[in-house]
Amino acid sequence: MKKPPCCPPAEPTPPVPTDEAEANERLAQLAKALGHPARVAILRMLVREQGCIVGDITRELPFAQSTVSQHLKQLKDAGLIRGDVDGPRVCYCVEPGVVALFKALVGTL
Amino acid sequence: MKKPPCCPPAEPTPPVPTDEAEANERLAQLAKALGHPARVAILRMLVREQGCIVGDITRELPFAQSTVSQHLKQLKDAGLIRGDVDGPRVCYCVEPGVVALFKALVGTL
DNA sequence: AGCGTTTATCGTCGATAGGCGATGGGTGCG
DNA sequence: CGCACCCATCGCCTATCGACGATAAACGCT
Repeated sequence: MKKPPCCPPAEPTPPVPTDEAEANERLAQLAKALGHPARVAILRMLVREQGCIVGDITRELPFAQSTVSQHLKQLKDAGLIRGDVDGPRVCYCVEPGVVALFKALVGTL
Repeated sequence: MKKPPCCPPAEPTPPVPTDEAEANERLAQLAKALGHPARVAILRMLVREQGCIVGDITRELPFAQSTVSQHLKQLKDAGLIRGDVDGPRVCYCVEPGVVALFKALVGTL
């Protein structure tokens, strides 16, 4: 049985910045991270299943492994996902709080 | 009194695409358009006031007029805003339906 | 120790983004 | 008609993106 010990400790939702310029900055950063169809697809996949091995994601997408890895890096840099090492593999999963923050920021438009 | 005849004929909200790949594509396109703080600021400004002259926007932002014009073009290409000519000026305003579509798409994450 | 598997990183390449100043086309006014 | 104003576009430059193959690092297993 290969249940990766990945997602459990969910972080709390970060607060929406009070300063408008700061909010714009954060919103732009998150929006940019989702500014590519492959990254949207990856995020959706991580939400649907919870926690995915890179290999599984690569098999779902029409891109090379290295390309997928770079998209994952961008999502991780934006804080939208997290990657936990599970032996030789890495289990990626959504950071629900940050997704919620994104939705909240979009809601302020 | 300088009331530009800009925003009145609001377009209806486009439907959320049923095909997931198509939805991802559209969401990525809209997210990319908002993937820069200046563009977020512009959109917010157009929502706050309704309808803005390019000159006013340029005065608000720390960028050259040509740079602002390019950001406006990207927002327009994504469908988020519209630009109506008002004599020598151009009045930009929000396309509320598309903003609503964006919110709806983000809501599906 | 060595091997296969898995993933991240590197190097490269063309394309795109993002900034600016300068130019040019409309428009209204004198 | 000419002038001033407003804006879009062009050309240029640098930096980043997006894709790939190749390589390297970490791990489990035998």
